[in-house]
Amino acid sequence: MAITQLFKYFQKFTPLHLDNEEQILLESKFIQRRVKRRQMILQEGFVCKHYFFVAEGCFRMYGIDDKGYEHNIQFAAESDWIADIGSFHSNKPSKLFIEAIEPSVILQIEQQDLYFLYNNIPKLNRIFKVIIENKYVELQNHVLQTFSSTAEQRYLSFLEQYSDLASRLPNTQIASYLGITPEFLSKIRKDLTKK
Amino acid sequence: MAITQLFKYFQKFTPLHLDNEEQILLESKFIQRRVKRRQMILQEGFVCKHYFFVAEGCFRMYGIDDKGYEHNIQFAAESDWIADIGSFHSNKPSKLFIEAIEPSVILQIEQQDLYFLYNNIPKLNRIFKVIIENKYVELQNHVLQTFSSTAEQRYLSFLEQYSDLASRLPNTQIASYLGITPEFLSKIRKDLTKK
DNA sequence: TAATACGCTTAATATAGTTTAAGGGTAAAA
DNA sequence: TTTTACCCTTAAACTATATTAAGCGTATTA
Repeated sequence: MAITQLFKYFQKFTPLHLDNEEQILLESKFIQRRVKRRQMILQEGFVCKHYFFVAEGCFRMYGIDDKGYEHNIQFAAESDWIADIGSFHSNKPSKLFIEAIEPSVILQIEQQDLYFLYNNIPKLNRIFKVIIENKYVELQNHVLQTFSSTAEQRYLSFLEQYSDLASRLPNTQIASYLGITPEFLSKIRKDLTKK
Repeated sequence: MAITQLFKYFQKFTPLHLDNEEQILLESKFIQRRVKRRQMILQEGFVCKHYFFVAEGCFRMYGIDDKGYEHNIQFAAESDWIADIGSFHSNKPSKLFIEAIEPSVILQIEQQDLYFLYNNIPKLNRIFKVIIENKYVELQNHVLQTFSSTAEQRYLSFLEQYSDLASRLPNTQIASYLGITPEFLSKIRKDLTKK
């Protein structure tokens, strides 16, 4: 069951263990859902109504530029969270898409329910503070990488830092995350084999 | 006094008002500090020991690439927070610099003291969760901007979104934030006057 | 007040990465 | 099983942006 995976995930946040009563409350607010490959769980123009916990599979979050090109800004695999936090809290339409790259299972929670949990299980505030801090650090590192090195160096760091993801993702998706075209990534890979 | 500014800032987080006792506790943990223009409050290689609340003035956070070029990733002016969150929580050396762009006044708090406050004023967890959510959204928008448009469009959006900052910052700093050279920003500005 | 550093601009040359187009291989769908 | 869609590659032409270098004005600092 996906919900036990979520409990295990929260258990990592020692010393903030959830008691039985709290777990039951949690379970009542999360809904489990199966998502097909390529299925969208968020589309541009819609408000992001849920926080998603990935129990199985893999997702990407991306935006589309004026020319119609997609730009990945985040991946999320097992035991990771994904949502357009800005849209979720402001209730404004999102500019982003979230799409399953693999057949997946998620646990989703609605805004009102999450707020209810924040009020009734105060330690969740701390847990989610840490979750978002980690997301922030990840994003900041990505920004630093983008600025501070060539596409080849960025590709190599990606392989290192996300070796598990790298082997699951098509190169097209990696290129989009690195901010380059698939063609150029292909060239980089060719040049690397020569070295 | 800078501390009253911090209280006012926290008051915005209704319905999470701090009572008198909590304010006294808060005040005892924050240290006020005057910072000169160009002075660093964080340098690469050092652990980020503090969270900084900017009461007056303006800061930039930047990294340096292999070629020695600086890349701004964040500005913080009055009533904003700045810190290398990753280094602060992990106690690992930072890869970043934080420097005053103007003569400034800050309130700083140490890691242990902040953790003490998190434990003794639980609602602070929620307040800082929201603070970091906002930081995350800002950074994500920056990433989206970077990917999704030409340097000229990014410059125009920056002027719109941060009109107050834009008038205070030298163009060199804006260029560094936009991920372009000062020379190229100069060209963009020239081209824009022609239109 | 003089000296220096800083910020802005211009322009010529250089390059990392894009665009377009075409072909081949393999997995999904019919 | 056949067809279609997707993914990866190659290469030539192209473009947005970097690099280098030089000059000018105005804040800082000595």
